[in-house]
Amino acid sequence: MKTNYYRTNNCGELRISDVGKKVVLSGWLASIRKLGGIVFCTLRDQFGLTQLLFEDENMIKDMCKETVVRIEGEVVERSSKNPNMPTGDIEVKVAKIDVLGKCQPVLPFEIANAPSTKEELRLKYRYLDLRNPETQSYILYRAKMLNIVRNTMTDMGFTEVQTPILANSSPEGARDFIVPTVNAPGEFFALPQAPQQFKQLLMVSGFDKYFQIAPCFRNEPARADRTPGEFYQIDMEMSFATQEDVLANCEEFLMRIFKQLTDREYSKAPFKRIPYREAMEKYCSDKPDLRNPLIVHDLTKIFKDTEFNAFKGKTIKAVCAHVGDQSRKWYDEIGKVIVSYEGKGCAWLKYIDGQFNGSIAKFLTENDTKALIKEFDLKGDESIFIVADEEEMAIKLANVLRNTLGERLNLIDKNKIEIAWVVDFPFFEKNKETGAIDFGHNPFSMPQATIEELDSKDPFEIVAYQYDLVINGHECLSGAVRNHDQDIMLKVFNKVGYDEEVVKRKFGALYNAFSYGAPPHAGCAFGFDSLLMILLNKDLMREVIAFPLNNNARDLLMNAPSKIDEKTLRELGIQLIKK
RNA sequence: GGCUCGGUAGUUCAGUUGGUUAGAACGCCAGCCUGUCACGCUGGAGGUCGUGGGUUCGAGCCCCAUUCGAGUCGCCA
Repeated sequence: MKTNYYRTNNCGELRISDVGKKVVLSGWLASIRKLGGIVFCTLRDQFGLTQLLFEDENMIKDMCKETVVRIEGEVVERSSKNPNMPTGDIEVKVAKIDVLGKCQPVLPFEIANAPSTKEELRLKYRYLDLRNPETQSYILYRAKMLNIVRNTMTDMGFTEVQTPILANSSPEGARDFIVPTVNAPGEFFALPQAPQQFKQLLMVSGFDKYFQIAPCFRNEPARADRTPGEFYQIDMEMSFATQEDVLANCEEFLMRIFKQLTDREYSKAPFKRIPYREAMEKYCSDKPDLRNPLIVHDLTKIFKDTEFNAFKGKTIKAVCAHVGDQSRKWYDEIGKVIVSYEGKGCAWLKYIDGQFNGSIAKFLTENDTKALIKEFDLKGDESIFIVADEEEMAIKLANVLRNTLGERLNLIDKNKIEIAWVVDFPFFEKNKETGAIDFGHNPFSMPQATIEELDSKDPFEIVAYQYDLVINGHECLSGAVRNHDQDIMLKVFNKVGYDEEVVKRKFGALYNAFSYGAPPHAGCAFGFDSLLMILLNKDLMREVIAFPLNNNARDLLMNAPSKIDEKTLRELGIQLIKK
């Protein structure tokens, strides 16, 4: 640390070898312990805690906790050391103390208890919340990760390019944040949901490998694992690259950053690859938590001719698990979870001593019993949980069931980081209402089909060069080989009923650019905040963001969003509608 | 927009069937205390029970409305 007027050392670095030194420290008074005559304080800064010794109580007479002070003193060896503190062998005998920043005696909450304080209050006084070393450590870790990501990407030959924040509304996906401008009253910028079109244009420009730690904006509400408003992606794109190249680059990148960022156990590259269809079959999810060993079984065939009304004509999914001794109430609780996801309920069977007990045991025929034993390879002491519904709902409920059982039976090792690719997403999907062909996920990804096959094949069998990376059940990356071929692009848009005019109108710049020689290219984007959450083993994304918005997308500290005055509105040509 | 849970001292919470003066811990203030480290001990202050109505002899508790917060569904390729 560079010595200046305020300090010769920080609060985390003095050791027994420094005894005898005259030092100057500055920081916050974290605790004050008056023993009668002498006083012990701990002084805190970003780097740690150092104990101060005052031999005269009057020296800190009118100071309370969280006052910012500068002290001069001498490092001395403690007569009673504290092995729990890095600086616990020494203390600083204070000769002089100056107040640099006064503090009110009663804080909205105690700094030491910040993590257990109501979130509303923490966010309103986020600057106090962040004084807590634990809270602060997440932001420091974030800074470290930012740095490692930049260095690693650069080292791997990627060029960092900044793309516009004031951009154009994108016709697909989430709602945009709209930005008015005095330069064009009545017209609007939109904040980018992702730099998708810009990075593809960079490929057309001849940049070989691009990356950016890109701010992205989506005008959508929050979830525990999704902040409202803004978030960051590690966005990347490569020219002359196939899916294999992107996957290999991502694997190398992740291995390099994980090595530097965590000591926990994580999947090593190459990661398991799960085709989308297989993921939906085995886990009923395109982002399965692979720490959970449970597998979903389809029992629709087994119960094809059942007389049990709740199963008749339904898609039936089931999960089998060792439950151990649990009360009837425990089983009912699982049903309640299913109901909370708008399911009808959850049937259950317990197989013990060669026979089934449980909520639907009396409806089982002899054939059902045999088929179930075979399907699950039952040995005894297993429980089967069954949901039945229309196909889409049954799949959703089976996923809930798998997650709920995994959680409640403690089958998930929270310390592990399980990584897998989900690949081969369907290119088209059936529109729920009309049954017509619709784009599956991303209309700009390349179908795994030639232009001829696009006509000859069953469209719902065609998959895309599109891939997600799933870590512990979070979708942490999404990417694709892009469609850079105008003919194929027109063809796929034709399949869903759009002509060239629509393509030009919606994606004019990109479509036009592809007529001037576009290289084959592919890429992806990592969710930076999601990765960070996983590395820190946190469930709440707000924890890893310095100044997060709350659940309702409001900034409680700065009180944003807020009203603006008439004059500004007039300049922008905006008239507010009274609701 | 729907559903679930919640709002009681500065903070975290308890509060029985609706019944006397609404409690605890931490924090704060005062006093005592020369080796504490979440110091300890003694005493004290601190409350419009989110807000507005209602039921009742009587409401923190029951009912209605409203507001704020968290979670979740819809939504987010």
